[in-house]
Amino acid sequence: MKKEKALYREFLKSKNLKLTKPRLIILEAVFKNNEHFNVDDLYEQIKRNHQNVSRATIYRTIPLLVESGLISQSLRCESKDIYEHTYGHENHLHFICSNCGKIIESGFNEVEGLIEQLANKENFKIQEYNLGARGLCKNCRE
Amino acid sequence: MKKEKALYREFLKSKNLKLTKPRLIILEAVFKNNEHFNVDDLYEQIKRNHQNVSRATIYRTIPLLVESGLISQSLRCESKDIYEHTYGHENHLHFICSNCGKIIESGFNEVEGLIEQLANKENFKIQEYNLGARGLCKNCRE
DNA sequence: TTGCTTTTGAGATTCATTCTCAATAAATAC
DNA sequence: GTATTTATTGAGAATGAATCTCAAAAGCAA
Repeated sequence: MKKEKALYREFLKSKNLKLTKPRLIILEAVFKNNEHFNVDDLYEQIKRNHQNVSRATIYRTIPLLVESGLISQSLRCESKDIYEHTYGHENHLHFICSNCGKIIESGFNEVEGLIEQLANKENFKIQEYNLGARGLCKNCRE
Repeated sequence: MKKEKALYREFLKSKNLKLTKPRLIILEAVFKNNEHFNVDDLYEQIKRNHQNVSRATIYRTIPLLVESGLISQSLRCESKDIYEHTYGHENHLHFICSNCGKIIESGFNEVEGLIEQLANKENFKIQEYNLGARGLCKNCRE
């Protein structure tokens, strides 16, 4: 959380943006959450903590967090955008259970190299991976 | 297009649904389109062809096409759901240019095996892949 | 045909996200 | 410190894709 904050501050400064109180509250909520969250999760968490930030500000702040590399958009669930921590987390792929909605994370290393090769073939510079598959999890297979 | 239609008819019958005129018009529009399309694309294409189907019906029909395996949801672009042909198309992964929106398709075979292994490790049964990466295409790299 | 079920079109509704704009806060100049 | 300028915020309005409603139309069986 220390490093995240430093990085954020750095990023904002480089963009001539200010590390205001709402932006700080949002940062803290993001990293107090477990890895996957959506805007409502943040909003509720902040309220639960007796703080207050408007939804508008959350919506405005998320792109900053994404651009700074701290989080990234990962999936959609129930027609809401879902984000996840990026900083300090290995890339990974998602297996999403189409029955119960469970998200399973799985390794990535081996896959990454391959995909990079494919990208190179197309002269494409990857900024952000988006790898997953839908299907049935262990429990729902029966 | 022959096979697609047969498959569709088959599927509808198995669900006790009827192959009505609007449903047929939509099927034709879907497969006259090139691979990626959204609801508006279909709607416009149908109108251009001097036919008429309401947006509501398109929205209602797409899930049927997905369930039948003829198409699948692939990406979102400009906050619209995008679909793609599945039937008769190899699985592939998408490189999406975050600058110009271009979609590049790339091979898959080698990746598929790896990912399947990872899924097996989790006892997860894959139904549908969703593999891609955002970044900059050849033209936008400069 | 008649009666019954499914499907459709049109418009209303929902709901996540974005936008607007007046009020506030931060930063800088004086 | 105060005044001035600029960036940011909150509240609610607006947007727009997707879904829902319901009366009318189409399909189907007998």
